[in-house]
Amino acid sequence: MASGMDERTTRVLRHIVEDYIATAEPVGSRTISKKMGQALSPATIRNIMADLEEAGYLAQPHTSAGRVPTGAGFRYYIDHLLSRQTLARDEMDQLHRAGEGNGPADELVRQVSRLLSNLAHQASVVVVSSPEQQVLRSVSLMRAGVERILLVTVMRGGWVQHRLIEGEPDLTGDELEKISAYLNEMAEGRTLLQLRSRILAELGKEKARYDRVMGRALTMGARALAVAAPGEVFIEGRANILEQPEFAEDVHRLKRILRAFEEKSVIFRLLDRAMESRAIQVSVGLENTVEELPDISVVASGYRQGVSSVGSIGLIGPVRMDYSRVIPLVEYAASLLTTMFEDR
Amino acid sequence: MASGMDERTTRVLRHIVEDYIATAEPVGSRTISKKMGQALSPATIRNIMADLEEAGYLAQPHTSAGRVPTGAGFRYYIDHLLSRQTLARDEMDQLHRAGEGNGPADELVRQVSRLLSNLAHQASVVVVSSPEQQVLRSVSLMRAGVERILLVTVMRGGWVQHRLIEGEPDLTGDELEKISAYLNEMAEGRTLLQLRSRILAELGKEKARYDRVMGRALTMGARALAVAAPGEVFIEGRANILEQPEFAEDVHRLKRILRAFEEKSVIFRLLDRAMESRAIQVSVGLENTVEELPDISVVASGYRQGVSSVGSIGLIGPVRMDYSRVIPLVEYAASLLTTMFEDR
DNA sequence: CTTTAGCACTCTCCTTGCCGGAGTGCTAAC
DNA sequence: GTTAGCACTCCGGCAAGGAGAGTGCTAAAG
Repeated sequence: MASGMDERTTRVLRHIVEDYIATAEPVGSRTISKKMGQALSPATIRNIMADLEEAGYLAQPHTSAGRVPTGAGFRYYIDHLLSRQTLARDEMDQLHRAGEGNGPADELVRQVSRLLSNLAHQASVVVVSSPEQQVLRSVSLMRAGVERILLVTVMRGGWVQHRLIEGEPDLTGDELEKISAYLNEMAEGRTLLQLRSRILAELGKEKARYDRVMGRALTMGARALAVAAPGEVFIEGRANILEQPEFAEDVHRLKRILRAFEEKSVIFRLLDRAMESRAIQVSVGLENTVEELPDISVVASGYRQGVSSVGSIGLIGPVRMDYSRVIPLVEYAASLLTTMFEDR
Repeated sequence: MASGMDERTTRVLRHIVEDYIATAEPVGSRTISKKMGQALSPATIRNIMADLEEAGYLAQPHTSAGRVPTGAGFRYYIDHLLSRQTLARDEMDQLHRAGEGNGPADELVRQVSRLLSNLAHQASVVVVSSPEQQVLRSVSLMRAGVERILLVTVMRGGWVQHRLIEGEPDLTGDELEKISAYLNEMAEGRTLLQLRSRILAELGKEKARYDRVMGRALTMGARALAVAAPGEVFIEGRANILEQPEFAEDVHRLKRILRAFEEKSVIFRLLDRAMESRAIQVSVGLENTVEELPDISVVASGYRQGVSSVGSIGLIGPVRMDYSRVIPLVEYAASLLTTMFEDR
């Protein structure tokens, strides 16, 4: 299908998509003819447009309106016609500054996300996957209430997480410290998953039954790690989506998307494809598998901690997005997050 | 001024406010006459309405439209005419269940806030004030990277907080544990503020200079606590504000409020009055001091941990809010948070 | 002196009809 | 294959008109 189009046809498609991205209005043959230096007359363009419509790349809102790219049209544009803009020095600097400050990891990630959102005029989303696969740096048990113990885990990369262990009989401060130290020793350099299976293995051994401290450490560790912690989602720049006329004018769409933003699981489903893959992912309109949001576009890229991918960052907006600008932005932000977590 | 109105006049005002709350439309004399069982004719009502307008409680969008309550009208209604609805058993139960589950404090608070938002059809906000005044339960130092130490503090009430200490020369695991234990001992039962001054006092003493572990503990503690941590803000149910026609129809207002939601400091200013006071606070329209949001209403109440107030929970929405329902809801949610933090 | 019926008036909102503009598809000529 | 010309379609804006809701005022009734 892609090969069925000659260069002239794709050039027309490209101009239509780009004009539509810029104006959000259906684009007519006259406009395109002018844009191409009047090498072709409007009438010719119309013929080409009719072909493109037949091929499914364009649609007409109604007779005698201009053409609008379909999902397939955008897809083709993204895959074959897109020429990326290079980021402005200034934008790169801004992103850097946002990510290189001091502060806890989540705060920095939020700042990067927020800036990305403002630069792109879209809502920005960061997903931090469940850290089961990540390598631990240290763990600590802390008293957090009557019969409540808090297990704090710090990952390589600086991510911090809590798990509450409830209904745990009281321990003296000394005991708790010993248990904590013991667990910490066991944890360092392992992933959460490895730690869990290590604990379960140890629990089976004879010794655990006789050494009280060790026994307690193991059972508490096992309890805390029994259920995988869910990942986290940060959404920044919701207000920016109102910059896009397709949302500002349609309250229903707006409501749908704001509701979706309040459901972690929806956002997860939206971005998880990007997490696995190394390259940037663009899903246009119906391509994402989330039924609640049939008419939005997601541009996202995973970021890594060492070799394992630990999350993804992306933009959510209307299908009509300035991909040539937005794709480099997201890529840069993702690589920034990767480096941020590298040297921690 | 308030005393300048007889009972009949206030009854009319009350009906107008309530009808307007219900319908979001200007209300006419005929409607009110019917509502009052036709004891008074529309013409009489019109006279009363004219008086109320002169007194500043009502306004006309244009000649020959009905009347709309002004900010002052709402104020008077809230102060003198409001009859609270009692909460439905079911709603109370739902809130309880949201708050009584297991899980970390922030997660529970989020759930309560979210439910409150859905019940009230407004956006819900929880402010957790900077925990400087709160009593510590335990602290722990954890390795968080190269020359990075994380100070984790758990407050009575279950609130957890991190502070990153950067550029701290490496320590052995053993040293870190000792320092951590020492700080923990010093911290328990003190507020953050008290801990800080205690540390500073100790630092002055002779002994600190000779005991290496102790010295390190003190300097690290001092560094970590040098700057007060900012409070936190949780906003839930943004999508619910689209339920309100005043926002759904006016993109600019919507954008303003969504932008405000992204600025912690704005939300702080909006809710801090409620934090100090013990009773519920309602600020209508221009009464809040935040210039960015001149036409919204905030219904909020502080919640406490023991005797000290540690934050507030509230609703943000248009001035036209169903106060008789919303005020009891917020009060109940606030008292729920208070009890949630009590027995932790 | 308060209340009310009656009435003229005002303003909004909806419908209708009309026109101009933008854009198309088709046909015939280049 | 390309293009000029033309008839046609559809949208958007604007004006006119009428219905509806509501007011303020006046004068009569209680």
